[in-house]
Amino acid sequence: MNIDDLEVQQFLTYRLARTHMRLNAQAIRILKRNAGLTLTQWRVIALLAGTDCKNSSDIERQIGMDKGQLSRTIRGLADAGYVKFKTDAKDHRKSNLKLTAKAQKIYDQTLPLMRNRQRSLLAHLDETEIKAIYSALEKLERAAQLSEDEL
Amino acid sequence: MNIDDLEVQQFLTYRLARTHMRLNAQAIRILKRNAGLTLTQWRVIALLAGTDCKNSSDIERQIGMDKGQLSRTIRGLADAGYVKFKTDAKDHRKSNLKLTAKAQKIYDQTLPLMRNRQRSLLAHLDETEIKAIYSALEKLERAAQLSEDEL
DNA sequence: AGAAAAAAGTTGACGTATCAACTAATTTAA
DNA sequence: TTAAATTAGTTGATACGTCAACTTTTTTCT
Repeated sequence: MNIDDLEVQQFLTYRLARTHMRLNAQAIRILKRNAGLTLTQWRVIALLAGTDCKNSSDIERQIGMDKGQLSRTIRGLADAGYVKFKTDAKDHRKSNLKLTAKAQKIYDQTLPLMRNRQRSLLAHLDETEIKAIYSALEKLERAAQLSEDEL
Repeated sequence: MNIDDLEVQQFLTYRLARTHMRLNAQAIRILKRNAGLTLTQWRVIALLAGTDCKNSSDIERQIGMDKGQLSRTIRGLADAGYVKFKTDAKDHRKSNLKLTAKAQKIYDQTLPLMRNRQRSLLAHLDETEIKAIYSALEKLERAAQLSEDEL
């Protein structure tokens, strides 16, 4: 592939941005319709339900989301009755988050939906493509951390 | 790959979102430092300079960007002296956009930078991965247009 | 020709992302 | 043990993305 002849719209980063945008919109549609949740809300719930993330910082580390936005998302979830928080007994800076039954229920309902979506999306790709895209994304993510000079 | 055992953070859409976020941040850093432009501004300039896009709708079609946001981005570019617009003689709804010398200069300076970045990023991937990721992104983009029921 | 539909572009509203400043609690280390 | 650094989380400012309503001009259709 010769980069010098590549049009800007064919830059990998650009194609990736575009695909991401479309996939995101799709996920948002599905969640809105089936759960009345935003994508960020769902992701936070999914992490609390499906991993050992217990508080804001765990989630931040896990998904690299901005902690300001996270704070607001969590407050929103709390206001909507999806999570409760209780200050950690040992470390008073932390507050341990707990999903309510309502959240657990909606998570149990939507997780299969989201898994099916993953399955359907991957069904469009062959084995090589799946392997390649996962490994490519990982490498790109690492390269994205480099500064301009290191690139 | 068995989706049922996959953790949410390993969903392809999720990995893609994360990689996109990081790459985006990197591009923003580079453009801010070297050109004082935002990524959207640069993309619009790049399309006007490097393709036959002449007006807002051409750009919209080319990159699938929201026309509201596009309108504001273009106004911003005009205010900053990067584009001039002149109502189309034949179709008075359209306004033909023209880059100023200032914009052309900054584009000529930054395009090599951006190309180099693409080159460096792709250098982390092997031939198979590059082919696979391009074709995978294309397929995913098409699949993203499907509704939940069609998936 | 004239009504209806479509296209170009603008604007407003609203939610989300990003960055930085800030408070309070906890760790580190002199 | 106490000052300095770090960590958890909140808040505010600002930019960006998304959606919908709206105006003006052009195209389509009968």
